Amino acid sequence: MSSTRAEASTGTQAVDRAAALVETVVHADAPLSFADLQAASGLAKSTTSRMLAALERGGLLERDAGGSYVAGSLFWLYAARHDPWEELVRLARPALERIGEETSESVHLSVARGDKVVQVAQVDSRYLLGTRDWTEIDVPAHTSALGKVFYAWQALPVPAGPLAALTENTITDPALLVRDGQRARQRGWAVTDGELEIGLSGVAVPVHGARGDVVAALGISGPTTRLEDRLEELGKNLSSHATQLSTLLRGSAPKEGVA
Amino acid sequence: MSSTRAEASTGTQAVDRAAALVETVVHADAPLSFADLQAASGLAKSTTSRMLAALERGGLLERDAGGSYVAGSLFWLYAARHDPWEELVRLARPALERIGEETSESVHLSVARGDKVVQVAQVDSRYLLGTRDWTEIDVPAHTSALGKVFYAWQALPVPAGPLAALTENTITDPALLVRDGQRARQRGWAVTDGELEIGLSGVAVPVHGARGDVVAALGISGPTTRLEDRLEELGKNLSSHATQLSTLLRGSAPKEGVA
DNA sequence: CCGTCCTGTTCCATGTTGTGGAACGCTGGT
DNA sequence: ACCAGCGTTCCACAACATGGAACAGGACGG
Repeated sequence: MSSTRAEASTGTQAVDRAAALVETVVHADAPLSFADLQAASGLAKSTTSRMLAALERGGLLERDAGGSYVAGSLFWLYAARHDPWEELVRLARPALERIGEETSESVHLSVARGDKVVQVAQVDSRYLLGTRDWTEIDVPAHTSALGKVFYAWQALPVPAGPLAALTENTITDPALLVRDGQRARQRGWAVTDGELEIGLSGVAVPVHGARGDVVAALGISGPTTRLEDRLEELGKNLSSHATQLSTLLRGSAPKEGVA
Repeated sequence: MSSTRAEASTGTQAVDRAAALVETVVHADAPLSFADLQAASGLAKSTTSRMLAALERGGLLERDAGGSYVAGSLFWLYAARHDPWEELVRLARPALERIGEETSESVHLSVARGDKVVQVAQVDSRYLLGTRDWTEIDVPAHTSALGKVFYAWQALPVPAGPLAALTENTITDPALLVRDGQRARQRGWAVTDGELEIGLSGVAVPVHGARGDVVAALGISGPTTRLEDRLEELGKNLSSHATQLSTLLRGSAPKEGVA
């Protein structure tokens, strides 16, 4: 009856249903009541009850103080052992590569760590002349499009004092940086033009996490001569990929496995 | 046959077995082959195969390039959404509170983040005179017992250049810091005495993660006058709690739920 | 204070669904 | 080409999960 996914193979509905329950709980990162889960699964109360009990026993689910279900100890054990960016990168990698193919330029993924901006993944340009790998290299946030994203979307506070000038184009006045951020938000993407290195341009957009907060920035960089006339195209391209990534972070569950 | 846990209730063996498979995979954070899992579970090949397929479908498991099983998308989704320290703190909180009750002093939990040491949780002293909340406050690592733990157990490299002197007691020579660390390792705990602030002492021990690496430091701080004669007692107390915490991190799976 | 409603758990007969042995593909080794 | 793992699919059997109904706790509300 009902509908669910109709994916079932044979001889596995118990496990399939159980997995669906766990998936429901993990997706909704808020605690879910028994009733919620019962409704969401469409199973009989008795079945739901037995399954939840089994899942709890197995450490996949857990009950909070109010008796609602949340992800169990296996999940936090996993989380405690693994770097969260590792997961982000994993989720994002395919997107980065597609963008790389579409634009032929270097693609970057950055996160805010404390009050700094750190690159966590990069796909290299196809051109000989391109941005080199700067994963884990410290670049002042106000000089790269990636960094500006965090300022523009207020994931990082704009520094108070005057900022270091790396080139004649670098924005050193915090007030101007704020204005720059406002424009970026309106446009949907942040840009940089020779503010880090003369001749180096970049475009970047925010990646929103499950709760709408900015968790990362996705960007492209390359020689100004190749980018300056394509900023809009690139920005839109990045935006669409970022949206998909956000959806992934929100929902996960790759529709199809590998080929 | 076999043995497993004999925990089963009724009408849930499929889910129980499936959960056991997931648990096995998550605990061994290395990829496990089909054969490993089949052996570990003691199930028939066919059953194992069907279950693994179902779990994979449900996003609880996933196959790496070599076809071995690793934790699935639900796990990394969870990890990507949750701060790993959140989990660490969650696991550690009860221990911190117990130590606080036993010693009446301020208790701290720190982790190494990049090359810095950050406090992630604290329980306040019961005395009026005590260490105030320094969660997220930057304290030079070489001046606190917490920080010294990371140097001593080589979770962080000892800086090369001379170190900032905050008081007349501060160790500024890296070589001396290394020697200090060696003593700490032999003893089992690191101490600081007026090296951060005159009159402020601290004791701290490492918390080992699943693979034996130092993931955090657990420490006590307070006025030297109250601590100096109890260093050994405090160090031993901390050690025993840290060991328990390590076990938690290694195994997880709280034997009993709540009361 | 007792009834009522809503929670979730336990019981039980039913037959659907999971089970494991064996047969079957696949891949890689020699 | 043949053989030796390795994993999936097939199949008849019955064990196990299933869901309706009865049951046990609370939480309200009159």
